[in-house]
Amino acid sequence: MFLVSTKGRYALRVMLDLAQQDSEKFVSLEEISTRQGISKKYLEAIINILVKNELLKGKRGKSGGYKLARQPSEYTVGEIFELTEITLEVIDCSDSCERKAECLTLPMWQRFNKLTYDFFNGITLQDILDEKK
Amino acid sequence: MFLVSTKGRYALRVMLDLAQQDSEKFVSLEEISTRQGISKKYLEAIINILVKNELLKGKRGKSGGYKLARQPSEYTVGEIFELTEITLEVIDCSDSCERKAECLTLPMWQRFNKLTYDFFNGITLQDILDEKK
DNA sequence: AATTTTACTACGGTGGCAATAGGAATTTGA
DNA sequence: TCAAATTCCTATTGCCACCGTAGTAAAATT
Repeated sequence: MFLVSTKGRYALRVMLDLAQQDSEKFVSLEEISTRQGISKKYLEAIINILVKNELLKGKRGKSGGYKLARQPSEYTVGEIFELTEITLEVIDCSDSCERKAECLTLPMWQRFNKLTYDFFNGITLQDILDEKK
Repeated sequence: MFLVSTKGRYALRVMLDLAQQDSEKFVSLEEISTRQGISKKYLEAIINILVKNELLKGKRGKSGGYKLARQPSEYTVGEIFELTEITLEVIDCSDSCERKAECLTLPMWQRFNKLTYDFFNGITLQDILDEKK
């Protein structure tokens, strides 16, 4: 199955969207939703996660909206996915697996988990913006 | 979410289990199920996939069972997962995505998909057996 | 011919994802 | 000051794949 769900991909797109706007202004859900072509209500739920975890700042009331809490170079993609996905581990072998000792595949999973972790945590929003330019 | 489901992991374990047995003899479902601690019926469904795709040979009747169709060095882990998972693509961007042209994240997904593909297709059953030894 | 064993079909529970709905709280700005 | 705009919060729904189970048919052995 997919390692990263729609939720995670939408979250990343929101972050990138805001990274491309005026970093001082609050941008409304309505505007992001329209620009990204994502349902308003679903997007709201996703953005709430980002606000609660202080990746975004939210402001209510007229001329309210959302904006980044930091600079684009200070967010990693991995950090965003960690919030929106149950886990980014390909497999979670760390817990109560009784076969851990004799497990032939554990080293492989560990190597791949590290590969994944390093990959996504090694990319910042700024990197993505620069890449396409 | 998990990239590789229980189904895929069980499939890999079955293949490794058989790779450690006498390569000439047919091993019964009962035996594999007991040794691996996996429910007989569920394992059966998984093994059927492997047989249909000719990774395993099945033989019915008394002293029947399953055995590998090739040498352990001739199977890649990726090949096994391809059968048991809907997809190993972290994200499937290739189809009808209308935003493909302006998608900022597409290059990242493509790079990661390749990383995943190369990783799992670069490991054979024999490699795993050798690793632990 | 009886027994063992795989092959096949069908069913049901569970859980997270994806999306929607409605209303409460807050802030602005006229 | 108050109406409009906007986020915040809580619930609910439909769906689908995963995970696992059950029963029967087919085949091979001894």
